[in-house]
Amino acid sequence: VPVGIDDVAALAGVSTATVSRALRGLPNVATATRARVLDAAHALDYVSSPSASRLASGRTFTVGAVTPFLGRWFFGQVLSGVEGVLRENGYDLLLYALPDDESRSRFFGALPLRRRVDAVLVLTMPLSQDEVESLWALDVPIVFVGTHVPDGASVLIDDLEGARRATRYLIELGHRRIAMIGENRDEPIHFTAPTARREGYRRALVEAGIRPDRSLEVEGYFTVDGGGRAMAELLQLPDPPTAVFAQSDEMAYGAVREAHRAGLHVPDDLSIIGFDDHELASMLGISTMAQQVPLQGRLAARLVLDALEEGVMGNRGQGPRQGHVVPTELVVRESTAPPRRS
Amino acid sequence: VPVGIDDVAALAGVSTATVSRALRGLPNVATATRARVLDAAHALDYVSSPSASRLASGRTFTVGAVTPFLGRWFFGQVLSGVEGVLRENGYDLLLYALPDDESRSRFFGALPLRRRVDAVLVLTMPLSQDEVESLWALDVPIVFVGTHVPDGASVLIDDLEGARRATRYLIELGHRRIAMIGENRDEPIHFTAPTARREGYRRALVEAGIRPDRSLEVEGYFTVDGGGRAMAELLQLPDPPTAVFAQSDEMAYGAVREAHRAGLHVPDDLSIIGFDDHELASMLGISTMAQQVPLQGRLAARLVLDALEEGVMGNRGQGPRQGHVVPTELVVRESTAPPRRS
DNA sequence: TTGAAAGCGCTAACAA
DNA sequence: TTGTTAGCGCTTTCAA
Repeated sequence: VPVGIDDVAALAGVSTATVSRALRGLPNVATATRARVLDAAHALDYVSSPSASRLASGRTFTVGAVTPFLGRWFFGQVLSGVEGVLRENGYDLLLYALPDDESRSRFFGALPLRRRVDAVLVLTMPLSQDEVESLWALDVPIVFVGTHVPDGASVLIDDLEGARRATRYLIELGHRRIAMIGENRDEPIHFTAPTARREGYRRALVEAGIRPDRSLEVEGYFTVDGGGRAMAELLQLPDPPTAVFAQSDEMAYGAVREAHRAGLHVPDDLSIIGFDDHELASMLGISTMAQQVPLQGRLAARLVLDALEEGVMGNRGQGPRQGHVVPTELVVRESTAPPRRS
Repeated sequence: VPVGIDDVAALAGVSTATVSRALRGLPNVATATRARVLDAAHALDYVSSPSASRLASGRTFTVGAVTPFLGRWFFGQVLSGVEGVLRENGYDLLLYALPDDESRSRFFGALPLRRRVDAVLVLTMPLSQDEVESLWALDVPIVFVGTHVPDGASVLIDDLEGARRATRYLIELGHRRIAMIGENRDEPIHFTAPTARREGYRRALVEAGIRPDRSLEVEGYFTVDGGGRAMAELLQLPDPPTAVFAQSDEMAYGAVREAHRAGLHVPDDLSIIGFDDHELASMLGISTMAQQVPLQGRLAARLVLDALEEGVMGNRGQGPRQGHVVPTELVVRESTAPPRRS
């Protein structure tokens, strides 16, 4: 027999409404009354029915998180940050993974989030203008992580600056012929990281008086294997690079492996720097631009909670007014060194 | 203005009850009526309120997943399998991460899952008897992944057999002095993998007429660094091993790194085999016993759905009757070879 | 096959 | 500060 709010009221000798108020910590309850109610609730081991209070109040105390993947390092890290903060604050996390076009179009077509969540977190997803519009239409606060959306609040790193510093570090080591492995296809709208990182790379070169060479910018698909293929491509060049900036650590791993296969020694023959500080970067000795991923999740969750609790409505009338830019840090390990004297 | 079930009823010219029946696909609705209702719902872009239907029906169409970590490879992989199957079947996934003792004792103390989920999935968590009991008390189907619980349904791999085959493979290569890196402390109750893997390792040795040597069984804490420290310990031995079975790939990574540091060549001086087929094992060339992780998540989700939909109640009156044993597979890469002639 | 109506267990006016 | 009461938007008897 499940115990309901009325049972608690009866035991505490007060009305249902008072129990409701006392349990939710509303201010207008006498201290003694509140204590009695809490005791009664505890004695009966009472848990309120979320469905009932959601229906009555219209609030779900649930935040939806939309993510392209669940099984990849970055997303798991962000989500663990998100989950911790939400849970501490009494919110549930409702996950929507959209790994393929089908689940994605179903999601944006039906918007199953409607009526289920008080706010939405969008994790590093390239979104079309229509998709963004349909999210706005939910009319709840939205925070974007790793994606810049016009009029939207987001938690980001400074990709351009990070790439620029990574590249500048290679230049300072003495390299002049520096390649980049990244994402070079035409970018999906609002997916800014690869573009920004490429721009940072180019800018660092230009600032050092080096003319960017398009044949040194190759596609790595943000995977280990893609990074390997990209490296192979670079090694075919008549005048191959002495250093490589990879837009992600996983591409850097692939590049290192490919360099070894080709009989090159890293870093003596070839320097490679990555981006992210992926969990195995330290064990593989990969130099990288580190970003704090769980922190980004925590900040995003906080942003959403602030919007919810303070009633702060901003952009498009429905989000927090501003976001965060999380700093990155250069981590030097064993994959980078001055070029060999030639 | 949110559109409700009554709006749909009015437009379709039927009663609320009929709309409810039609939309949920109940059998006792005339085909023509159902079509009209669906059209009306579509025209109005109607979405039913989950809180309302949960309150009225008592079913939440939500499955709770309890996991020690969100940010680690294994759990992300399992969860992505779980999420996909649940989503396809109209269920929500509610996540509870319990990374530390505090969140854990809060969770088992208050059992926030009560009244919020129709079933529970427990991912590879060592549980005390009390904890298991409090889960049973929820009185919903429960499926355990990677953990064997008496009277509980679970999705598992055959850890003993996997470890035995991995070890036997090393023996077949000609090794006789084979170490194990794993978990050797007194085991938390119900956390069977490390114990089973150790048993498999020992059994393979005994079957080959090799007497297990306790000094060759060292603690690796299931982390990269722990694996490295364990390897260092093994290399101190007066008569160090020529091969190592690591209970996880991550420990194998650390072991390989440590071997390199010590100037040893893998596999010529030392063979190392891991367990899991972690995402980077192939890039690092680590031989391993592969397990299919997302599959385990999918199977567990199916088990839960079957219990829910067919009303199958089994163990302790509340779970699916049986589970699955997912096969493992030996994957040979470059970290294993016959021992050097000495 | 359909409709009328009584809840599901809370919250939030409003009144006291 | 507390109590009374009318919903919240569905589902589910029960009757037609």
